Amino acid sequence: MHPQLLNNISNYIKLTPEEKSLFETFWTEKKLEKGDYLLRNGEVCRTDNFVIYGTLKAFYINPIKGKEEILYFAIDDWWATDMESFQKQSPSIYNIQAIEDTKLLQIHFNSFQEMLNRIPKLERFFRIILENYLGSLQRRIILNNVYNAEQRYFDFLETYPKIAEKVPQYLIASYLGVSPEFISRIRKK
Amino acid sequence: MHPQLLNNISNYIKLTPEEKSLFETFWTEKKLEKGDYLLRNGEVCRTDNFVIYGTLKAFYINPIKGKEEILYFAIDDWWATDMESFQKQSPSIYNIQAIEDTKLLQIHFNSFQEMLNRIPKLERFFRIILENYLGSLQRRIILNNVYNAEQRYFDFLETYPKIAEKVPQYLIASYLGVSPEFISRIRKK
DNA sequence: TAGGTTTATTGAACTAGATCAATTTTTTTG
DNA sequence: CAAAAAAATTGATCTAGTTCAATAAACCTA
Repeated sequence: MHPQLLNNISNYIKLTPEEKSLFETFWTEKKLEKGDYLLRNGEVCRTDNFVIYGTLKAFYINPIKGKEEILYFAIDDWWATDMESFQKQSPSIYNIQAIEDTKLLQIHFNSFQEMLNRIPKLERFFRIILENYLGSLQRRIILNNVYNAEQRYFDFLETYPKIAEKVPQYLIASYLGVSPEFISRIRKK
Repeated sequence: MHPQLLNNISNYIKLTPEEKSLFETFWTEKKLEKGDYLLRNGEVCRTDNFVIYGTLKAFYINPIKGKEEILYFAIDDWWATDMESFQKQSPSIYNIQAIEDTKLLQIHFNSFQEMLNRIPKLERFFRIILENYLGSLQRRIILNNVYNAEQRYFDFLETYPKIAEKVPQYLIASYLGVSPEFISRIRKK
């Protein structure tokens, strides 16, 4: 298995060599081509997905205007999973799609449960992941209320420089809840 | 100990009578009067707080305008904790304050860790709590982008009728990222 | 129950950002 | 490398929601 996920985990918890080998048995690699869907609105998110390389977008289809609204991007070392749908095994309200060729590590829901039973230390890791994500969502809600479009755009560039590099401007606009034209005008300055 | 938290937990996991008594030893009750702060921006959130009754607001002070921006409300059976600050024992970026007389169940960070070690089943409960909160934050980000102020206001009334009843309109406006005057105009119709 | 404080309403003027439509630039692909 | 497709820019017009200031209700509290 690609070592990237274990490297990532080792930032938070220490696993024994035995635990590491056991851990690896639960995961499989998967490649997505640009445009491939990992999850569609209405489906249950059956796997937890860790990005080795590539970029994905999670988006919600606005039922009123038919436009897509970006919920988040996932790049190397991030997760591309509807955690709510995965944990409850209930239908997802959004879509996840590769916006460039992407490689993932995947684990199915049942394997995930078994893995946690066999390696209870991992509970801690996954709680930390959830908490980090939660913190970033809270921060985002605050920024959305406090800052105007320009400030949010520059904050995005600072906070996620790698994403800004990879992802087209009009998707960043959608993530920020701003029209692409307005982002263009901000940049003109 | 007030049975409300154990009742709440029993919706998600089953504890033995022994586990329940052990559980109770970790928690203490605390009363807050209207206006009391539970947490101030810059402090570490040292306790996890479950609301037995009352209402609190979590808010961020907008450094530009000096205004407060509501992040969330907590009422009976909810948690009033900066989970990020609590789990990392790092300074919080926001404030939590009682907006009416409130009673809490509290557990300190170290006790929380010990409790999880002694009753590992609880890991599951707290993960579910995190996931639920996460789902509601995601939903909120989507709604903010997709719906206009009027739709968001009516969605709030539907989703959180009990909060809408208890909390003044201008705080709901802030939660929704809208001016209080505009909420008033929406209601006029 | 009056007086103070907090909350809500209303009107008028203003603006951040949206929308629409056309054009240009960049990227992709056969 | 040419043509097509995708992404970005620009200008003109429009509007959802803000701001400010004044007034009116509602609600504490002594």
